[in-house]
Amino acid sequence: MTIKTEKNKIIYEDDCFDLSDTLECGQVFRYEKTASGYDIISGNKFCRAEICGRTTTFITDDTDYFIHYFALSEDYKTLNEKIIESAPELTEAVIAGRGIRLLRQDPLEMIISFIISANNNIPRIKGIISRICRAAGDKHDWGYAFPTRGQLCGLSESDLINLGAGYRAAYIYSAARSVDSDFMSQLTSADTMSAMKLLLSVKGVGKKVADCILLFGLGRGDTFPVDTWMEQALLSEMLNTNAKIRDYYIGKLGNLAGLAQQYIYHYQRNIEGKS
DNA sequence: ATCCAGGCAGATG
DNA sequence: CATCTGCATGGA
Repeated sequence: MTIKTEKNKIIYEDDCFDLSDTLECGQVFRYEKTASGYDIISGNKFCRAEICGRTTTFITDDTDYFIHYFALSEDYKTLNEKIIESAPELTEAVIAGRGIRLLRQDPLEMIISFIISANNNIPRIKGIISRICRAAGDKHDWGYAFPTRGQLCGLSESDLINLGAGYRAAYIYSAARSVDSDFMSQLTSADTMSAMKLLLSVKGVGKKVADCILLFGLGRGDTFPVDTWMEQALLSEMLNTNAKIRDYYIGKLGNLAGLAQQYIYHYQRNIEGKS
């Protein structure tokens, strides 16, 4: 692993880092492919990434933010070895997805984004989020920031319907009003179990969406979102419900379960059944 | 046209 | 507690 930080630039290379796999595995919705890499927005931060061979160059005003966001200082090689040690049956999936990083995203952005994700497809999820940002977020020269809670509360339910949110408009409207600063501070300080219960009190947030928020927005590795892809990959005679799948892998992998889940998801979507 | 997409809420056995 | 149904929208 090599990392060089300049004023507005991070030059990075690691065997266990692949920006494309990291962005395209369903954990993040605010990115666009460019000719030479990707443009990424997180909260009110922007980053342009250029990929050249194994080296990725990030150009941004806030290098510290994106070093943390992409977990560039973390030793994923060791994490991956630990997963394989605890769950050898996942070896192939880990190797195939070893470039994926769990992004450290903003909790509010994750709550709203994954409410929208329910019974939806990724291109449309991206579109709805993008239009919400355009309608309510701060304008910058690179585009629109994700709205603050206050800005979200400025959108009426019919505004949200007009932005294409469909029946989720009511959930977003309600959720924006639920997640006040008191809620958010409880959420970030609670243990994973209690945080899950808090999230389930938000309209439009069920177990799967809550797991995604915990994993992608609150850095909780001891979660295991089970969606339709995971069902395809893991349902069996013994693990015949989503809850059993979830408990089995969290029990086996602890706070590495969430990362393993990303590898399985990636493998199921991109590798299994192809080539 | 019909089905599906990183499920959820509400109602019913 | 487990299972069933309706759901906005747009692309395949």
